[in-house]
Amino acid sequence: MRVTSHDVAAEAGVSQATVARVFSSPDKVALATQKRVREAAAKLGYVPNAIARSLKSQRTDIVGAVVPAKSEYWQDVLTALSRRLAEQGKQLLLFPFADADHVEEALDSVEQYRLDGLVLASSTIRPEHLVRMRRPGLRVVAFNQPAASGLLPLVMVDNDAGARDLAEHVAAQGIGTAAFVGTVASASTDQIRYRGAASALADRGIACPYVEAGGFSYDAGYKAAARILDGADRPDAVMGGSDEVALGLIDGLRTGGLDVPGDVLVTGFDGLPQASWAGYDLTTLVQPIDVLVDATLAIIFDDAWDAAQPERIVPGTLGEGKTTRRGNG
Amino acid sequence: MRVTSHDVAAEAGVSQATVARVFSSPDKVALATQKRVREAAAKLGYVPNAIARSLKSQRTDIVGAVVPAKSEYWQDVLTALSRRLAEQGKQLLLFPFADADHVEEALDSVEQYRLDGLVLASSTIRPEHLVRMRRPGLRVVAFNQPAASGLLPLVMVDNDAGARDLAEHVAAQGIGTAAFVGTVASASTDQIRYRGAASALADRGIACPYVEAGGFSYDAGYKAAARILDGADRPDAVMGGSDEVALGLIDGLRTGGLDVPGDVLVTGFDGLPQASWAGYDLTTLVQPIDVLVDATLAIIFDDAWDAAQPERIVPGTLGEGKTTRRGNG
DNA sequence: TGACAGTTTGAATACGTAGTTATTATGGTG
DNA sequence: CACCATAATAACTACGTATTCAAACTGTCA
Repeated sequence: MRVTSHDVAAEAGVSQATVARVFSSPDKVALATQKRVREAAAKLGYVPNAIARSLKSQRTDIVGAVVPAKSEYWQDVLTALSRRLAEQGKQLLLFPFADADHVEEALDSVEQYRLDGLVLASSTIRPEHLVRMRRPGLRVVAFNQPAASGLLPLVMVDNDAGARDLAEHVAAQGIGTAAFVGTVASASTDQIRYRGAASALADRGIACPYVEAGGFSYDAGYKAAARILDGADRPDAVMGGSDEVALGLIDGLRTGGLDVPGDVLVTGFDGLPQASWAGYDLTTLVQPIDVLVDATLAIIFDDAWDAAQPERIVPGTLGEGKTTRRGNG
Repeated sequence: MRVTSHDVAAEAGVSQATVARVFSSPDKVALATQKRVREAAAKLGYVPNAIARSLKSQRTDIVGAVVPAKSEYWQDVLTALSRRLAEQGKQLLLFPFADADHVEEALDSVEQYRLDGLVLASSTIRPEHLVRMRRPGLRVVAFNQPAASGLLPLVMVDNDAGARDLAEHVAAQGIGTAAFVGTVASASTDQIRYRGAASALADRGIACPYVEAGGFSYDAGYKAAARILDGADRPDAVMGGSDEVALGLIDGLRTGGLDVPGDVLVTGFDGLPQASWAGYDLTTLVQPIDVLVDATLAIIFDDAWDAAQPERIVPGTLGEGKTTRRGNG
């Protein structure tokens, strides 16, 4: 019982082609005809069929995103992405995956839809999967995924510089020892962030062992705090591999009887909304998500796509909260 | 340069129809033929075109969701929804809207795509917009949106019972006065939750004025806390209209020098992950999101859809945290 | 061998739109 | 009034698939 352009054409006494033109290139239709067609369309409740249009035009106006199902950070990114797409009359199709082992399934369904573009997120997607997505006709961009460098067009925050900034800021507070609590050691972002932080601290003679939280979540951070507390020599500062982990760390350390920042300084990475909640006010590296998203879409919708593999590395900003403010507890 | 079923057919020396059958109803193709076709497909890198399939089959395998762009609660719902859909080989298409005024735009684009189903979220969508979505061929379900009752199939948590449970729990701690800090007064969930809470408290002789936070966010709650602090008589308990608002309230009250729960008890509503973070450990009504999502999809994919307008009201669970535990501050 | 049921395959078509080409209407000019 | 340029519309086709219908092939049994 669907209404098609043919029905509207019959109702308005014109051809189907004219109806199509009214909705796609109205400037080519006489004003009087246009009015008649629009009235007929309104009367019948006609709405153009995007599926059919896509088949004909070879454009879906849909961008896909392959992202981890559970992650505060990625939800923020998706929000920004979908909003920006909506402004351009495009939509976002989600391909969430539960864990790294299920990425392949997500990618399988991606190929079926003829997307205008695809945003590949998560640092846990393996290189062989990345390469597989290099298919003619599909515009893929890796988002915040250092491992994709050289394999795919890439947009990411400057993880190395950000980690160094944080480390230097912490060092400037006058600490003697530090620790870096990463998310998952195999994640490429994790490695870069740790190396950046450790190297900057080493320059100042501060050792910074690596501790793996084993996940990207608050819980992982919370549990990692216990290990820090149990350790022989408690660090003066703990750098979290992500905000979510850092927030868990803070609560874990506080539960263990420590004062943050009185006893231990804590930093995060990402700039989540929750990080600036008054209960935490976490010092973190704020990612300019809107800038990253814009850069991503700019690459996808660039007329001169081709084999070029641009890499856009965007600087983050140090967001100084009270978790690194010594003294005023 | 796309590979079609015709190309595969030529390569394998069969007809296009046979190729199509191999990928949609393999049991109707001889095993030997199937093998030949699959090898040809693999060689050419053929992937069926979902757009063309949709046009023919009148099914997109895509479910849409119209949701507010910024909201912790809805992000949780979307996560659950997309995960469940993915399990069924279906996808989620996002139609986020920035604020209530932009709902109409989102709905416009919804109609273009011939979705298998549509989840209408947010209690701020106005009735006239809801009714507009009742179109033949589109299966719409309102999610946690009391105002849709009688207009659309509806799935929601039992807001009234939940609010009463929370109120009774708080009253049982022995309070003299209370206040309800709602999100946006015009939101239908807000109204029901307030009435439920106020009525349960009234039964015990406890007055409960309504305070509007003016938003659904942490910030709105944080700012509302200031108004509570400025008020003449400070309530013994504050009930937040949502977890996000409640978390803001807690931090706002604490910033104002009060102890939660020592001086003021606080409750939320929703059961966000953040609510159980150790830093807050908020007493709240936990919505069984998986149950709600399952119920929603069950309605959408029910073979006997039709004019029936089922309403599924699912009970929530009282999640008792330390924000209502007096004494052990 | 020939008829028959069952299985497997191919040709043709429809899904709803957009663009291409052909045709008709319009308007201005000599 | 004939003529041409231009605007407006119509007829037709392609996009890539799934399905219907008919044809061809298989093996069985009288």
